[in-house]
Amino acid sequence: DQKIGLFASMLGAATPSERRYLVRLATGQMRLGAGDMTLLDALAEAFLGSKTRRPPLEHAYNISSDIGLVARTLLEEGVAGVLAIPVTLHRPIRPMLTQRVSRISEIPERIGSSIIAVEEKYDGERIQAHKDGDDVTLFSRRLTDVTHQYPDIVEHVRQRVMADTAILDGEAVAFDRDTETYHPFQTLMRRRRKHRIKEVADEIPATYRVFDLLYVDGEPYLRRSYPDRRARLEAALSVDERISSADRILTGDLDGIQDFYITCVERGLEGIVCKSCAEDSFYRAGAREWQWIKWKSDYGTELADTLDLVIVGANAGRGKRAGTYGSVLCAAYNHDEDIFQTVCGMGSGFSDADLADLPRRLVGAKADRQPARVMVTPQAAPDFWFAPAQVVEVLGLEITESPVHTCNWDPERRRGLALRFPRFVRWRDEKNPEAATTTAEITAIFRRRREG
DNA sequence: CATGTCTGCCCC
DNA sequence: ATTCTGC
DNA sequence: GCAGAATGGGCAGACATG
Repeated sequence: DQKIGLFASMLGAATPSERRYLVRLATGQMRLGAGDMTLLDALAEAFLGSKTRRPPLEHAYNISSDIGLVARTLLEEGVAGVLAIPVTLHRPIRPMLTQRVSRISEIPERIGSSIIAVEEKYDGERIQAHKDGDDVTLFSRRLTDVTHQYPDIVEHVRQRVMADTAILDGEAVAFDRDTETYHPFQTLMRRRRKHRIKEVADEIPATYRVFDLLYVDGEPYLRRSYPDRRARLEAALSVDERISSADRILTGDLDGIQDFYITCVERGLEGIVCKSCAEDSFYRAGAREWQWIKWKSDYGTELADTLDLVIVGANAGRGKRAGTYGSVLCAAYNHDEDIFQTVCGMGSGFSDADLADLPRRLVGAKADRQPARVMVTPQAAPDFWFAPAQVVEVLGLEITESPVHTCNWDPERRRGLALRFPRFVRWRDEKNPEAATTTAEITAIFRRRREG
């Protein structure tokens, strides 16, 4: 009510045009895209005459993650001052990101190194740890301070990193000692909370799998080769069950990559990350380049589980999708009960032409209310309903348990199954809705992966 | 007070 | 996260 | 190829409802 009152008085005092922006601000509909890189361009343009002079600013930003610092330093000390901005403890470095390929055989072609390191890829949370004596700070992938979230990792870094100062890059995962398997990502996310952090940390201990070293004993390591950084990392880590370097192999060819990938998948991991071992395999803060290439099972469509799902609803598009649908609600066929149960929404993978065509394609199936044979939880209820008619091929990474989607719904646990990272592949116009993937098939896929 | 639903976002 | 598009 | 903007699942916690 306080919010409402305040907002009402603001709206009352505003001009019509201001009102529009106030509403957009409040509802998160602001569509002015100015990312960090655009701001750096603007800084270069304003103070150095041209945006071609962005690189030194960008470098300082990549190692400081503080665009305000870069701007202030540029104003007060010029480019020389910006160039002198050092890697600093408790100031996060923008994480190096991975490239992707659509065929695994592209990896050796693109990586530019005869020796390739292949690391396990974990389905957890990216964590950058800064150790400054006993003072440890943890940063998430988007560089927010998550130190309080992982008291266990803080303790491990404090005790088992054998260097006075260090910056580590790695992944927090939930590893189950008893079953020797990793918990799903969802389990780790239960630790993303405000209350009862300690209790849940005991219940779901985090393991820190470290794969890089960016700074040690007062020295930045960004411009050392990956093999050197890795060797120094291993020397600095006093490994135990809750902190260790990422498992990996070194190989020279595609077969080696494929073999290791298969063993990773068999062990329930998400995939692999291949890393160049070349002389110039530096840590490229903030960059997504070909020194690091990831491979997951859904990248090559042949290996992936593709589902044929029925469209039962759609949501209104926003922003550049205003005027068409932004996503569609997809369901599987429950043969036993002769109903359709939802598995995912889907708004990715459509070209602009596909999107523009969506209303025409769906108009014939439009329904006033939720069709009788469609089962949806309130949280998944769409803006528009459709009678089951259109069948679409959907690609996703994996099946997860879901409180939102009704596929194979368990009324006791109030949970169904959902598809993670769904995207549009193509229409299956030749299929009837009853020929869609069944909820039983999806359940079988889920069990096969969960139980090995 | 218990339960249902919605929102924000340290995540992927 | 994935994907598409304008530059 | 980059940068931006669409979109997904899902969690805890806030808020609404009865």
